[in-house]
Amino acid sequence: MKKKALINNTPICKIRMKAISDAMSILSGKWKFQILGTLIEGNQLGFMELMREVDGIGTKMLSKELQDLEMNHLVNRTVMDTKPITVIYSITEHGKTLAPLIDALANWGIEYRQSIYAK
Amino acid sequence: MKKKALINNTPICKIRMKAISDAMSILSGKWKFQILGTLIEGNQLGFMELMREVDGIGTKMLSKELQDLEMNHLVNRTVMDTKPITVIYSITEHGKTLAPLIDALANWGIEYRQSIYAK
DNA sequence: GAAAGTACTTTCCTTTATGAAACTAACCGG
DNA sequence: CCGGTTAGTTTCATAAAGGAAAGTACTTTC
Repeated sequence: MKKKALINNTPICKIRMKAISDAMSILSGKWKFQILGTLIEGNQLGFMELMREVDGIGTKMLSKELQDLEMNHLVNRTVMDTKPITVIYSITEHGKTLAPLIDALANWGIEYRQSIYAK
Repeated sequence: MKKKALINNTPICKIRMKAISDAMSILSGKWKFQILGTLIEGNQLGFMELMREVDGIGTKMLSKELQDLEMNHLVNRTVMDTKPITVIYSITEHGKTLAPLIDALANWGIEYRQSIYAK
């Protein structure tokens, strides 16, 4: 016996929630936004350059995160035929669609920090 | 003996990177954006209502995440003096500043999903 | 007085994430 | 041949995140 056909179980917007969780499954982790943000700013960066830009990351994490991002077509990996073999990482066109999001995140972070010191 | 005063160790924007990491330290985890997104849509929600809206979350996680968000002044917690004690959660004014960010994230997630099925 | 609802907390356990350090491998300069 | 550079991988270990289930506490309803 059902109590009510419709309870106040309003799915405010399941599609939206699902989209958020989809996005975060790709962008989660401690370093993804920082790596993407760096690649959006400096378009062509080598592995060691990224290491220097992304403060505190280790080789294992950087390598793994770049693989994840490449798999999701957010980052391009190009092996250059140079003397001491170099690899160039860059954002894809698709990755660039994250630019406004990352800007918003960075700006929010800056404002948040200021609001703490302002008190 | 220094090789060069300045190597091509360009700190593209350390402040920006730090801001991203600040923001993520508050917003990281599997559920924060979903909870905030839900509270932005449905302004006044009880604990059990949130449970129904945020698909898959358990009591422990919801409770813990709400505490975190409250601590960071993104969510208000109000105990109502009702018969079977109810608690109402809502976003703070400060939490509302995340609305554009969460919208951007949700939209990106929707477009990402579409781009996969479009192929 | 038993069942059900609200709102959690606590315990125990598993899975993921992250990290430090060492190691491979190829090449160049001296 | 030694040391330095690039670009990683592998191993070992720990820390953080997440989840299932049960317990607490109070109240209303049947």
